[in-house]
Amino acid sequence: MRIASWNLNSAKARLPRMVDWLADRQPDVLLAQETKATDESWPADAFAELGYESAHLGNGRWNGVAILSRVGLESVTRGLDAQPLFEDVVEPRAIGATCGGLRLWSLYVPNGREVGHLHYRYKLDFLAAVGAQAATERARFGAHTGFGLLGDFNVAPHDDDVWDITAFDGLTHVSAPERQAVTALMTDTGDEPLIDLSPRASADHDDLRPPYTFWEMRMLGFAKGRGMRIDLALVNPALAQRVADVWVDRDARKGAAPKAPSDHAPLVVDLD
DNA sequence: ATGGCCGTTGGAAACGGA
Repeated sequence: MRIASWNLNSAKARLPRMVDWLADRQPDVLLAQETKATDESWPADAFAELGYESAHLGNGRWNGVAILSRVGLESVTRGLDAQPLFEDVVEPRAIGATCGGLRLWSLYVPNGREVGHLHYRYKLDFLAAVGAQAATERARFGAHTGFGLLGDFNVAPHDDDVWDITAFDGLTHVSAPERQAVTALMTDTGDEPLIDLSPRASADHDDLRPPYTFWEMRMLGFAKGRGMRIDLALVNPALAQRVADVWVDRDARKGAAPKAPSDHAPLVVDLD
């Protein structure tokens, strides 16, 4: 069984590449973020032709999350129980479902913009709400059910998860409160901590650090290797013990129009 | 050596992204 998480940076713009990618890589479940689609414009028919059911939560211009599955799509949950508002709106940043016996979430954690910004507070509150949801669901589904929080967390858990930690001094994504919020939702939501499935090194990745999942569009970030590991798969032991491989599909970050890449590459988790 | 982006809305230019 193959599960993947991919920040699409627009389902509409990415559709040609997505169709190719689904056919090539054959994931059983795809957790998608930043669809920038409405539920009406979400191209469910194109995915159905490829054998995928899908559930989408979005309202257009920004955000938007979805789950595609060809191993069942049940008990779809749209939004977190205690999701914080931003500017009086519950943004479409979280969708959960049960697929192939696994309880999975597709999450698009707020960016935070700047340390101390209102959006930064919102980011920390959102991560706390993810933790509350995880605690509830881990208790509900039990330790024997595979459980995973996947998506664009907009947090690099360790210094080695960014291309140069000195370039991030004082910036979001690496600050202690953000990292602590991620640690908390891993350790405080069940009897055993969730496990961060760090991807293995890949052949065309030129150092020993974990591969990145995001590279800036600006400044030729991908070509210069200026990336960050901010797309995460945090899973319970029941799911972790089934993991055969975890890798980043860097090929999906390459290329140009008319099948232009997202600024994120898919994080792929293969299970026995 | 330096600077170099993209998608969306709306129909120009501003915003968000990280």
